[in-house]
Amino acid sequence: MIDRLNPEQQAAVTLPPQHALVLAGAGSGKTRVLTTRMAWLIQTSQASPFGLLAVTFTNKSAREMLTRLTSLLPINTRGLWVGTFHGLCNRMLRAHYRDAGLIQTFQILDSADQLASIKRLLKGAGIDDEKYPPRDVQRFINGAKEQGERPSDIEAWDDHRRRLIEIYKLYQAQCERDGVVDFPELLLRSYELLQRNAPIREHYQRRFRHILVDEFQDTNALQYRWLILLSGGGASIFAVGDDDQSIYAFRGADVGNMADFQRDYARGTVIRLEQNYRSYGHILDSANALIAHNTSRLGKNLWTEQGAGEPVRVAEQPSDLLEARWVIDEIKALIHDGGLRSQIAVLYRSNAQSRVIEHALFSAGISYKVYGGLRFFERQEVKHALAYLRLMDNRNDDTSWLRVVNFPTRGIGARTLEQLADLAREHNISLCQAVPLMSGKGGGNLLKFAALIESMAHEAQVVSLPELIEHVIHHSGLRNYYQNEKEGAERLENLQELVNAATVFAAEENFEGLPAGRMIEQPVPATPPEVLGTDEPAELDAADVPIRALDDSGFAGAVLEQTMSPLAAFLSYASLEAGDNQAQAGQDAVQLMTVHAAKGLEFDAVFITGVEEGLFPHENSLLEPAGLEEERRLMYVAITRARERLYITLAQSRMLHGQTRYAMRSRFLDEIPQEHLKWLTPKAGLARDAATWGDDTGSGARSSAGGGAYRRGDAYNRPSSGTIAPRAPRSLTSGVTVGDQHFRIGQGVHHQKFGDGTIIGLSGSGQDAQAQIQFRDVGPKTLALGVAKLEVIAA
DNA sequence: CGTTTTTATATTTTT
DNA sequence: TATAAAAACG
Repeated sequence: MIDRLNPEQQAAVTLPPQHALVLAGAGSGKTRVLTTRMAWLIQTSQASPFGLLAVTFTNKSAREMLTRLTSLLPINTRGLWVGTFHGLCNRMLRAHYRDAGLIQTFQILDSADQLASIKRLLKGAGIDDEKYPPRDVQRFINGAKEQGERPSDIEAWDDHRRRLIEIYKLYQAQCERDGVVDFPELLLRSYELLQRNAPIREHYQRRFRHILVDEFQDTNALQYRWLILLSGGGASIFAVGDDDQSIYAFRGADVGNMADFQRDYARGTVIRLEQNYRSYGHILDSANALIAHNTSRLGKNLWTEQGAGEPVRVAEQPSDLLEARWVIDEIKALIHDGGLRSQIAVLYRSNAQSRVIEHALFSAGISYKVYGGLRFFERQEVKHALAYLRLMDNRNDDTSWLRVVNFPTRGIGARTLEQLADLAREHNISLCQAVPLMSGKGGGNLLKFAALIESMAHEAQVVSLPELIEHVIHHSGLRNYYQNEKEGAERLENLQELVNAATVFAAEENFEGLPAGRMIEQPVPATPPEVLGTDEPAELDAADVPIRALDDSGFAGAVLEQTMSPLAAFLSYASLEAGDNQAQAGQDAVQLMTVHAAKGLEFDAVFITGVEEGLFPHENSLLEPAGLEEERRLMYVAITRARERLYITLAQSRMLHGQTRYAMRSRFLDEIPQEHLKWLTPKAGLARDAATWGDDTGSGARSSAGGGAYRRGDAYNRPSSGTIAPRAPRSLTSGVTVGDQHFRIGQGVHHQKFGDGTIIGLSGSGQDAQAQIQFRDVGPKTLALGVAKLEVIAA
């Protein structure tokens, strides 16, 4: 099992039981190490499968972990504590719902539901949503929860903040009354449960001897504390991560957790996995050189045994349109040379960039798949159906109730609902409970709706889950509604798909592979039979609690699947796993996605597009120094996705928000040593006069291309693919003239208030012209040249 | 109540 | 530009 690993990987896998930090570089086999360690711990009898807890961020990586684990050891993964932070916390809260102060049928609000809930709250409390935009309130609440903070923990420096805290309090009360829990609440509740309830805490602390964490650099403050608390009984934490790939600070991830963990827990036990099995030398060295510009790294340098490979190909085009066409021409050539479409990825910093590329691909008739966008359980028709289902279990879920009370329309209007909301607030009850108190004209329809829900709930008691969904879709009127809609066909299909999903789900849930407590299907060779997870695992030490005891220990429902109704389980599943992003047809399609979405993936050929100042790094990130470093890590992630061939492209002008913007090439390109780059177009700004096409590095010879899909011939030494315009547009080289002043990129300027700065971008023309200016003291600003009084100075 | 018009807003995103 | 949400209208 471990003999195919390199020495560092082996060392990590076979580490004695103690806290350890594994710094795993891109493509260094991190998932492999993680899963092999789990298998090794089990096989060498150091742990029972029940003694392991493995946590990830996405369902996808949790699934992959299980898949790989079962390929190493033939065990039944059912009941294993391997999953996402949210999934595991949900499991824990379901098992101990009473101790956690929740109702048994509590439901999960996704981000959209949460926002709706906040909007409703603000409206009801008469809070000005101009001054307290729902989105900001949501960010505030989730930010606080991710820091582990309740309203009473937050300092109120000013009135605005005091008010936010007040809203947080009200929101929490509303959730409580509705019987719902939002995403960060799952974690915080679970944390507080463990913290406050000693028997439960000690139980889990005894149970989990080994805690394994994937993508550790993405953990937030609360997740970190949850892990530390859970390990308090002497368990060891095996944390795998890469600080250079930390790209989620904007949603609360704190890379600092890695350094803290190293200092406070892992001490000397830090293992670096630096051998990269993915990319050729030029690609890897480019990434290394780039990321070296970041300060405060834990330090790491990737290397490879594969050859240097080909240099990174760089192309600068006059416009985003031509950039897209150029990329498509290269893709055509790659495909012509035998490349697989699905092994080609086009990456971009922001989603808005995809349309031009999509258009070009479409025109060229190349099949492609765009990642990101609406997922199955987020579609409105599916959410409608789910809302009805949620009401079966919990009539007080106002968010769900409001979503469907008048959908399809049944004559319940805004003013009726307002009256009802007033009543509900007055008595501090849910909307559903307020219905009987309503008198007047709207009341009749409300009663009919209430009766409909009751009759569905009755049905829920006697039929299977798929049958219930079928029933709900029919009797709610959803089916009829979409049948009469002209664009409703696809939505009907999705509703049918929901029934199918439930059928599959119910089948999987009901598959009782083996009796609880007996997890291993076949004996594993060379392992004593008694550790194979028989009813009372023999290897558990006296302090541990055999899994069997769980059921008798007073903790309700230790085995989730057996205590949750199929409906509740399905609803949890729908909330926690929003499903795949729509899978466009075409088995072999070019992959389009943001750099963020590409993390963890790899491709033979990668195009990084829009590598321009202001876009990548994004201008919004330049406000703070930490922002630039995160952008650089993002670029690092992008580069290290490529196995054999990497392209970096940029456009001098780009349509953005309806107007053309001009930009310089990204600083990141200048941070990569030129020896790794091969400019396929002239490098504007340097070689403007002596523009040389193609190889100014004179390096056809360096393209050793030691094997792979693009061996045959080298179509790329052709200087152009036909669409390259040799001159930059006038406005770029000549700049913009406003009044008697002339501005160009790179020009130094002085502003009375902001001080000295340099123009880093220009857009528009004449009196509408705007300039992005990087000021020395106050950072970047966008100024209207017709308005701002700027002095032109030497740069 | 459902439709049309206006207006705001535009990194990155999983759970 | 283009999209979604809010406001105004019939």
